[in-house]
Amino acid sequence: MHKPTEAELEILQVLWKRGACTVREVHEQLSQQKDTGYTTTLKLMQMMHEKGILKRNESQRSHVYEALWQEEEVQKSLLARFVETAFGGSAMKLVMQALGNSKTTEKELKQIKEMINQIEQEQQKQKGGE
Amino acid sequence: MHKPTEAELEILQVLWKRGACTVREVHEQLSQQKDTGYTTTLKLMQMMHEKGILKRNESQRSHVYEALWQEEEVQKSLLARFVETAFGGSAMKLVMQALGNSKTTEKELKQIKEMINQIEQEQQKQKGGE
DNA sequence: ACTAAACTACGATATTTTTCGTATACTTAA
DNA sequence: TTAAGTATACGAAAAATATCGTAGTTTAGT
Repeated sequence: MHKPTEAELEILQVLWKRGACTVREVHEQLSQQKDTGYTTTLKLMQMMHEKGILKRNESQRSHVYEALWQEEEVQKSLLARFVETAFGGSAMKLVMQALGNSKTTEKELKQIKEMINQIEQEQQKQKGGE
Repeated sequence: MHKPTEAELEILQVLWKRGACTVREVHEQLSQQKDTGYTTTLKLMQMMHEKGILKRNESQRSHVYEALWQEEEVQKSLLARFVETAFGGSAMKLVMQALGNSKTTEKELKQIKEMINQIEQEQQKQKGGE
């Protein structure tokens, strides 16, 4: 899979959140966050379609676009790259920073702890099996 | 602070890791990871100097460069942006994915748990004080 | 039927980022 | 003192991204 550009990622975000959309709908969203022209969004989405990032339904006059690249997959791939380039490969450092800088709720912290416990259990099992 | 480009970030990584370096030294490192010419690295570092990302000592014929932008600060700012663009603002999601995808050692997991405990304590205190 | 509004297609331009060739100067060793 | 090696400076090209104007179509309202 290829890395989406920043502009492409913004569009993907909208489509992930709202599901299939027309260019108009996506543009409506984007123009709330940044100053951009309709045809710019259009062109971007057309290019993304060409590249196979989006599929489109042309049965209506206003074509309807949908993300072909799935949210979690893209995130996973971007994250791997990001850990590498920004954190010199240390996922640990990244996690610590993320926890430190963001206001995470108690519930969320609990969830994370639970996840860690699970991972630890997996690792124990692994150990036993060796 | 401005966002460093990918190429700039690669150079910063080297300087963060090894401290002050000549262009030659940085290039030596980079050329191990990717195919690139010496003058490319030189030009990048000159531009970074102009931009105020690096400082340089010209007392030697081979100028010695050092990062002015500090590792943690840059990471913090990149991370904030990344959470926004790639994870729709959810640091929690990012942390979970990072933990899930990376092989973190037991010790590291413990450290993370400790950090979470600390954060929880802070939150408790906060609560009491209100 | 006519006009205004809304779409797509597409070429062209602008901007940003990366890459590199060449000129020139300094250093060292033979 | 000359040649080879290693530096910097710098302009310019290449590549990657992003932006937009314009033309031509379709749709909907009057």
